[in-house]
Amino acid sequence: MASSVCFGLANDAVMAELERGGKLEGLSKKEAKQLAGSLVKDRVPALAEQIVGRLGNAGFASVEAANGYINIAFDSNRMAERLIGEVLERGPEYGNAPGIDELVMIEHSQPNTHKAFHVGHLRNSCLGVSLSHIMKAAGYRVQDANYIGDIGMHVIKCLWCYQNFHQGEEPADPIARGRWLGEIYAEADARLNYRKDVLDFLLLLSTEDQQFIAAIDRMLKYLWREGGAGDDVVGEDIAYLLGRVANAQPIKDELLYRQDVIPRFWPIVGEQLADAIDHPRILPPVEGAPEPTTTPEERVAVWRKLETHMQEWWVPSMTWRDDVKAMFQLWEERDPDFVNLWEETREWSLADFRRIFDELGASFDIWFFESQVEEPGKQIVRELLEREIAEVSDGLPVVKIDEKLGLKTETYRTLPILRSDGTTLYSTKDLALTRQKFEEHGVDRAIWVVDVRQALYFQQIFKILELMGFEQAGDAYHLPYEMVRLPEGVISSRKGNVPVYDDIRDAVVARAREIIEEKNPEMPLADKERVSWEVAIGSLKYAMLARDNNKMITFDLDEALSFDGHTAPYIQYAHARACRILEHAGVTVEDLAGSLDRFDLGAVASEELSLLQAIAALPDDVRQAAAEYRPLVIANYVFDLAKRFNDFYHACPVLQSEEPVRTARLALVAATRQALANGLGLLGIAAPTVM
RNA sequence: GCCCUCGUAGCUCAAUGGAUAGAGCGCUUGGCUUCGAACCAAGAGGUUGGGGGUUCGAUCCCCUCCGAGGGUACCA
Repeated sequence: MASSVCFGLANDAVMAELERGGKLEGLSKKEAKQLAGSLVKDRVPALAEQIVGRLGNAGFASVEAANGYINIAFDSNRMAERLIGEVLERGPEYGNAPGIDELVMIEHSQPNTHKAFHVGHLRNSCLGVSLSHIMKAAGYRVQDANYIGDIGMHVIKCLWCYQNFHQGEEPADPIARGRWLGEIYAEADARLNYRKDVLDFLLLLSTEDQQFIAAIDRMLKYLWREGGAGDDVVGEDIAYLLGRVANAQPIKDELLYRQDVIPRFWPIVGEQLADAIDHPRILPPVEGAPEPTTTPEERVAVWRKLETHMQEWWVPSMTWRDDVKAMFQLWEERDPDFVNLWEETREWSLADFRRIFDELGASFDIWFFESQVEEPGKQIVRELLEREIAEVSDGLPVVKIDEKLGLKTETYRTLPILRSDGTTLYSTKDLALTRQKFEEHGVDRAIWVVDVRQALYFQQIFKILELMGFEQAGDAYHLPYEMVRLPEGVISSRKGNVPVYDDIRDAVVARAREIIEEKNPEMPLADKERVSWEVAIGSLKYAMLARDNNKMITFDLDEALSFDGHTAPYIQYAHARACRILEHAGVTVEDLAGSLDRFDLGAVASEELSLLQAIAALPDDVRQAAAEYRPLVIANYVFDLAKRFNDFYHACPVLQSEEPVRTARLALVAATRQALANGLGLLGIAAPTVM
């Protein structure tokens, strides 16, 4: 234990002396401080010495001054005896705080049905699961809530794509259907964005590819000769394209007379792009033109990707967005056939999610579904309109929050609470759900584990409820966390680079299995299966938790596959080693607890002291982690503890040492094992006894 | 424009007002006949983005500038 009070005392003493001596007269405040500052530095060590001299040992094992600090040491053996006694007695409860009569609901994991569960969802679930354990350890009563996005535009898009292009193609294996549905959604997204992608690409070419601009005139003349000569309508379209590209302006597809102009233009664009690579020409730089953001090779790659669907998609895609909107109306009318389809496919995704949550150790007391809060949400909108908190602006109900609060600077802005066609938004549903949490579930505090991009949104929701006079809005907290990225950039279904959870898990489990095969080939088969799973999932979880909430995580599969260093397996390994030592000794925890009245480590080694201090820190760290909603505190704790344990067993032989040290060290090992298991448990990570 | 977050060793990250700013990865060197080497030891590596302020004391709090990312009315 160290104390830094000397600095403050020295400062007071120096200032008092200076004043008494009249040395401060005529000096500005700043000069006085500087003078005092220079004297304080020299004074502190002497003062510390003085205090130590006066204090003597004062009942402590030792009291000494160092660098102006007073270091107080307890009798290590007595402290160790008490600490280890507490750990062994409380067992899995060690570290927990006394109960508090407060019910906290933690909403996390919110995946959307009809979409893939990916590495971004993984961070959310890991955070939610761990926070739930930590809050329980800190004494709160906790309810875990899930909130499934089972309706909304994404569902409609997916079902539209399924019904029009893939009906009857679903895999026979029921457990593969959720994932397959996710792929259908991705295709729906690609189809619905296809026109925009094509036109954006042409705009990109016309802004940064000098050769393309130079060739555009020639290309369009060729197009004219090939198919359009004598057709005035095509001629107009060609003139339009020429004008837009030459001036680097966006092309508007609705202004084209003939929808097949783009598909006919497309192969010529491809030839031109290929030609630009084969015969690069240096064109004079254009004044003020921005540096190209893409290489010719990248441009060809994009062209090829779009080319695969050009003939099939371009013309029909004209009406797709309207088709999707029409389908949304089927939902609004609760069209029986549509509802049947929705229920069936929804269940495919839910089956997938239940399996994944089971793998992740996420259990929920309550499952909320977006589809269930649409009606209560609409009711709240009506109420808000009646009470004139909301108003209709640009054809849809919104709440102008700043205006209602009388704020002059823009802070909460305006939130739409219903679409102009009467269909619900995320906000419609969250208003209802928030009220339900407090009123129907009687919680005292509600926490939302949702990514940071929705920070403003949640402030808006909570403020609107406050405007309604809903007092408990003050007990609603959004816990924001940063995104998961990939080494090559953001995760984006548009780019098709979404790492799906199942794939990552398979890779990591396989790697864990490989290492066990290598290190521990004689392990029984069932153990190999279980342990490789525990290590793999633990490793993934630790990577998600050992980073502060407000820091981006760059997910690198190669790193995830490495189990060395600052990882869960390092900590799990320390735990397994501790278990093995106890197993060799053939003693039970009860034996060791009973031996504590004769506890004697002899001369306590620095590694032992350091380990004891780490074990003792758990209750404080639990408090801090809960107060700050930061599992990172516990992730740091277990790593630090494992590290100190490694130091300990390399420096201090346990089984070979003489009594009474042997038994005392065994008790220390048992306490370490317990603290490691408890810490890992708070993170939702398994503590295998063998690896 | 306005608001939020981040900037620490080559890379990925800790440390939130106190002692000489710590780990991991990577690099160099050493340690398995020993309670399990998924480990340990040693070495190299820092003007904590720049500047100012508050404080006895600042990576941490405040101001400002630079750089990166995100949000900002009918996506969720």
